[in-house]
Amino acid sequence: MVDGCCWRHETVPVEQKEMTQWFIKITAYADELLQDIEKLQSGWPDRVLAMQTNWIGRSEGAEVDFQLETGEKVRVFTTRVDTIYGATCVILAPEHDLVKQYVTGEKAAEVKAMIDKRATQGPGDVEKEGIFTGMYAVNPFNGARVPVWVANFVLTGYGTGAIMAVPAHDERDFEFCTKYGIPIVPVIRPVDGVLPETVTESFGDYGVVENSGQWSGLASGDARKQMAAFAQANGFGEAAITFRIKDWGISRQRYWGTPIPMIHCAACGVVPVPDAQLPVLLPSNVQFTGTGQSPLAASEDFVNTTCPKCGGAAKRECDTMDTFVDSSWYFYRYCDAHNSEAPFDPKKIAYWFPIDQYIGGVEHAILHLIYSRFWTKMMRDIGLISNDEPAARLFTQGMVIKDGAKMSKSKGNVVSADAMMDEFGADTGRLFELFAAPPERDLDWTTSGAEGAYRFIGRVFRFVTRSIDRLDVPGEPTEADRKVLRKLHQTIDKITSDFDSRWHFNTSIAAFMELVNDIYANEAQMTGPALREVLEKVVLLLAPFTPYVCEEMWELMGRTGPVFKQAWPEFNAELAKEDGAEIVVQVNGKLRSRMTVPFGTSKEDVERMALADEKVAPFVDGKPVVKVIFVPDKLVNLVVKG
RNA sequence: GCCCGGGUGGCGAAACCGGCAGACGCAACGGACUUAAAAUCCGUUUCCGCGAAAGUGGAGUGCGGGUUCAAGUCCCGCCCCGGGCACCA
Repeated sequence: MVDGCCWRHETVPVEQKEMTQWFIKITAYADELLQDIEKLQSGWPDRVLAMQTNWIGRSEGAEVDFQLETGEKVRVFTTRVDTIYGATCVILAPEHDLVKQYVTGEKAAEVKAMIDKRATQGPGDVEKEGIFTGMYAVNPFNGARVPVWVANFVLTGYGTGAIMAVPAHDERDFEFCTKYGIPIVPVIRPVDGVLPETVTESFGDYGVVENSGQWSGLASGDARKQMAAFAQANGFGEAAITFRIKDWGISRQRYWGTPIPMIHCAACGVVPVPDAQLPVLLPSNVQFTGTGQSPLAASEDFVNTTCPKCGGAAKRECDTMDTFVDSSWYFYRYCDAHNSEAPFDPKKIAYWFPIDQYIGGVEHAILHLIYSRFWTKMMRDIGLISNDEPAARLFTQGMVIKDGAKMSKSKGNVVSADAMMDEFGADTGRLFELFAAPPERDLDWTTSGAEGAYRFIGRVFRFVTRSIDRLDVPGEPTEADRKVLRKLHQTIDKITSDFDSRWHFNTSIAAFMELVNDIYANEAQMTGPALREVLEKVVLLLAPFTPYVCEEMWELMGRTGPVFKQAWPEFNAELAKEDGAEIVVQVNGKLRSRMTVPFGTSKEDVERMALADEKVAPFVDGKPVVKVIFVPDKLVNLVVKG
């Protein structure tokens, strides 16, 4: 919605209509969805779990009944029942049943206007507005008679759709009551403060309860528990938990979607389509009218059917399902895609699930990834599967950004894959995207960066092609051979561990570039056998990033493909080992020198060598060494006084 | 407002467990090759001093404090940017 209008049709205003729709009761799983977030802690990104926690939005509080003069009760939900002696009015959501029942005439029109207005307003820019219903309600704790209002900021879908307003201790209630001249009564004082004479702003923190009968003097937290228990004991309320997550409305007035398999019979009511008649298929003879009804409604053959219960004339449900329904379990079907008897064979699911590694954009953090978690639990409860969660690990990749914004057609900052391939080839695109940033982060697309990747591929290719003739020339190993082989094995180790753990391919590629730079520097002194060994491994290491050119190089070197079926290069720790350990010498934590020593050199020896170092001496300069920090094969820090 | 990320050279970034800040690349500049240009190869490039140079001293990871022999990394308090939710009682 944009400015109260459809985001795709900017002159078509959005209307609020009441419709009968199908819902899936995801709220029944709210607690488990929240609890099991703990099981995902090690494998899912924190931010996704944080978003889901917020989305589910569990609030602990109490429900309390206020007595109306009409005889009905208004049930309110509050997280702060300890403030109830400060409640100065009751506020109903405009859609509340009691409003429909008791607010009539001109005021009913005002309420209707309020509902319509809010439907067209975006979040955040709603001015608080209220209408006094003329009714009064009695606070069951202190017997106070307070006015009943309707206000636009009270939501029908949350809690009980009605609140008690405590302006002294809630910012929103304060704003509302100040605007309409409703009294403000403070009942909570700060732990180290007093109740204010006049309230100039709400105090929303926990504190000590005052002017609240038998609960006066209690801490807020204790009062909450005791007062909820008291309400329950006296039959006018109870402790209650409310969730922000709502039931999942799945009805869509669209043709494209899975038909909702229900039949409406005048005699029997709503009757599910029997299993034997599933699946219900979409008709092919439909007209798209744009009238707001499902196109299926106009398809007589589809709509008219017989009731499975009584056999009388009946009509099919014409709404189709939200596509999120299908995406909630498509990955289960992957395990048994040709099964025509059932969604899948549970034995196959038991073998494959849960998914070891799921990958997707962070934009799915809430909807798809909550729905699919819910769907898994639901299928488990009806005995189809036995896993509690769909995916053990989740990886959320970043977006490609260009000129400071997500690539999109409307912004005109799209780099088409075709144009990129024509200019540089697919290998370049892959290499650049992997090199520009770690994959979980957004990456900036720059032409010069892509050119750099292209140049680098050329650099490798040129070296391989011009070396072909030397590969099978025998020779005695040289120092250059040894140095490059060492770098090769260090690189194998680095890239292998990036694949195994963090997927930070940008650092893999950087390490690979260092290796190539070393190969260039040592080219003339290298012998045939070492060149063959190194270049074959180079091609295998690069193949996951730039498969096409690597296939080409692999065959140019006289090997048979495909390159991606070759074994990954083996790491040899012995070959990778440096000749000696480079020790960093610090004086008072500042770098002063470096020395290369044999591995495992003792603290005493290193200390002696450090003190003898000509670059270190001036900074020690006869001052007493009070402490020596030694990290074997790595660092020595001389702490001197003065 | 609440909840997550993030802030490091001219730019993208690296530094994974507290131990050499700036790997690798881009851009820029210089050199080689060339009749010339492109391409390629080699080199320089955080800032401020001193030095003809090789060097060498200091400062430096958003800001202010703290812990530590040692802080981009840990702790406390701020600022800014991005994302999510948003009158959720």
